[in-house]
Amino acid sequence: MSPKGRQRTGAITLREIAEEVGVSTAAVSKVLHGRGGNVRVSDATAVAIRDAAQRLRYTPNALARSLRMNRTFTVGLVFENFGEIAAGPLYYVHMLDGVASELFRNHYRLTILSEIDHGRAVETVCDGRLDGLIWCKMPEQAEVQQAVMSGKIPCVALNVPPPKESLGIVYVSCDNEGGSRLVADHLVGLGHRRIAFVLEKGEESTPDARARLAGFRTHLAAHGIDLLEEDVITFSNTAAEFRSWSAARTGHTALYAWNERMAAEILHRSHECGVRVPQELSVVGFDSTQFCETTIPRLTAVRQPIKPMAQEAARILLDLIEGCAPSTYSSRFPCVLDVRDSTAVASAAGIR
Amino acid sequence: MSPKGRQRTGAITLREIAEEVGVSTAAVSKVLHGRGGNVRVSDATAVAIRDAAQRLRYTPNALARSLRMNRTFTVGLVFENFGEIAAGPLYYVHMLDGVASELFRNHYRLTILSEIDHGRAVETVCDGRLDGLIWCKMPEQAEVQQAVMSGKIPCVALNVPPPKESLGIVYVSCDNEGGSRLVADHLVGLGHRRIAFVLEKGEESTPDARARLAGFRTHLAAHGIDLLEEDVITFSNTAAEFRSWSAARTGHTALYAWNERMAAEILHRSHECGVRVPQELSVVGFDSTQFCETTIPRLTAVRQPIKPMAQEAARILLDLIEGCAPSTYSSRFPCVLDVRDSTAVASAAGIR
DNA sequence: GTGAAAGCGCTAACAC
DNA sequence: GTGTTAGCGCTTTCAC
Repeated sequence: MSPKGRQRTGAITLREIAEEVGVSTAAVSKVLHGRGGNVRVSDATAVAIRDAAQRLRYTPNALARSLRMNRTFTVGLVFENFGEIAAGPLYYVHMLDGVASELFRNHYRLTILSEIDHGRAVETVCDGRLDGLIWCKMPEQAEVQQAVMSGKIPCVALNVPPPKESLGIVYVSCDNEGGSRLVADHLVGLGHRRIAFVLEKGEESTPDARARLAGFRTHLAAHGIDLLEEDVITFSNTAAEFRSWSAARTGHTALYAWNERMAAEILHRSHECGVRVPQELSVVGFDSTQFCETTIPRLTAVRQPIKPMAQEAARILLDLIEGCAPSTYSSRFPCVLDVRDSTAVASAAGIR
Repeated sequence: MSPKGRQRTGAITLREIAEEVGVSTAAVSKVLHGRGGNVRVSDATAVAIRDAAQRLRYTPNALARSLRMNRTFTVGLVFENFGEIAAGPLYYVHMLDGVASELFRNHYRLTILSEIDHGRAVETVCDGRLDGLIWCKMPEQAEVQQAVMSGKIPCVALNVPPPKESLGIVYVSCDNEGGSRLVADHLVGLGHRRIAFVLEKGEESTPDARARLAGFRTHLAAHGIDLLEEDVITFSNTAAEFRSWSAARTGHTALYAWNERMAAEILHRSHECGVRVPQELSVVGFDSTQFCETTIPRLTAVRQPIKPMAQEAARILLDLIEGCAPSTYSSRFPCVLDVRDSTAVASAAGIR
């Protein structure tokens, strides 16, 4: 037969139960799965059916059912850096937790998709296996977003700026700009005037990085401080450049890193270089997770409520799948600042 | 029609392409998916078919194909604490990375299953949607394991001790005992004689915890040291009990925590209580991940190669799915000790 | 109350 | 070379 096919050999089907009991498959389906609108079955035969099913160890085939019903009770989650999550910020892990917990509570399954070839987005996503889709950091290109929507399955985008005109996708994101405002207020309030924003090589132009930087610039300006070209620096993911940067004594008294992991690396490098945090240098990160509690000093960071965001995304998606119109097509979560031990009153001259 | 069904409405099927071009569905299937053994198609019609498919925006239905072929190219991953991974050790994240990377490389999808009702293991797992299964910390009960195997899909168990008699499941695990030997040798080599092993409330009797403790006991004995009852302590997951424990001045000079997270909490508490690590107290953990680099002091810990283990598990599973017999039914990975800054020569009298 | 039959969209024999 | 046909295992309509 099928050369490699798994051969659910010997797997008992509805039909076999039906034959065993001497009824129709419709009756069996009705009894065992409650399906089949006006099929009626007497208690006696119902018992016989259930009995036979148990005896023969009947296992329903979900594929057949899904094909028939156009429903899989499975949701897809797309995000690009799968396979490398442990190396990145805990952000993705919290997201996963949020999505998974909400889905499982509702008896859905979660399937993870690796990077999607933008050219074949529809085929990949709308092939019948998924009831809906959550796409973290979905590409902003309209073609991709349109393609996905053309596949007719509901989609929620996580942490992508919503486009000008709605395509039917629901957007859930955090207020990056607002987060940066909190940082600006906090640092300026501590007397800092020369502050650098740290980008990460290869991630400089992600929507998140851009929004955080833009918000920071805007809100510093509100305090009468201009973010100069030399105030925006780009480190590789190990922050190896910190040593030479700090040796240059640029007069900065604080550093705002675009994400948690980068901030941690900077803490690490500071320690290595003998730069005392927060006495000589204040450090702030974006994404405040449990991880920030474990750094020394504990990291002051903007907290985006990623798990609740992910849960909300999943909840909206499930509503969409069940046919409810969403209450909103774009929900934005406010951030808060978790002030810990890596920030303090500005030193006189910055790093000495 | 179907009340809630997603209505892949308007979705183009093979048949419609066939009608459009005026050929059989078999021909279309052959051209578009390369299936259908001895079906032959002229170049001209092939072109016409491809053209029509593109024009009509044909999207194959994977469900139908899977039902027919008994093949989904999807692997299931089961582990219990999904939804709470961020709060636990990075272990699970590395595992996920390993499994995912290997699967994606081979164009498989990954679906995550939440806790499985042991009574319905077969239905959940062998319903046709999965080509194979990786089960992390699979329950040791023979009933569960047998049930799964009765479903006829290949299964690899991660970090469970293999049972006496094989059931066809492949077991991939790390050498917990060997890891504990490394710790014993290291600490004794540094002059420690009074060492406590720290369990975690609620996790005391997991196979991992038991194996690590047993191995530690054995290998300390090899050094002529007995692990006494008072040397095995159980903390809650925040290690809140550390304060009173250390105040009791039991004379211990080193602590070996059953996992990474617990060790980190102990570091944290030590700092709070003014106990200097490693000068007054050496601390070792199990599971050495990037996380251990970020604690202060950096944590000495046993590294189990979880990502490679997970990759190996996935690789074996894929082989099994493709029909290859596994080279082994039980592979065990050796651990290594990453010596960092949380261990040092034993102080004279332990915590003062 | 119950069964027969027609699909869901696809693949694989086999006939021509 | 190409078409016909018989399913995969399930649900649902409709006739009895």
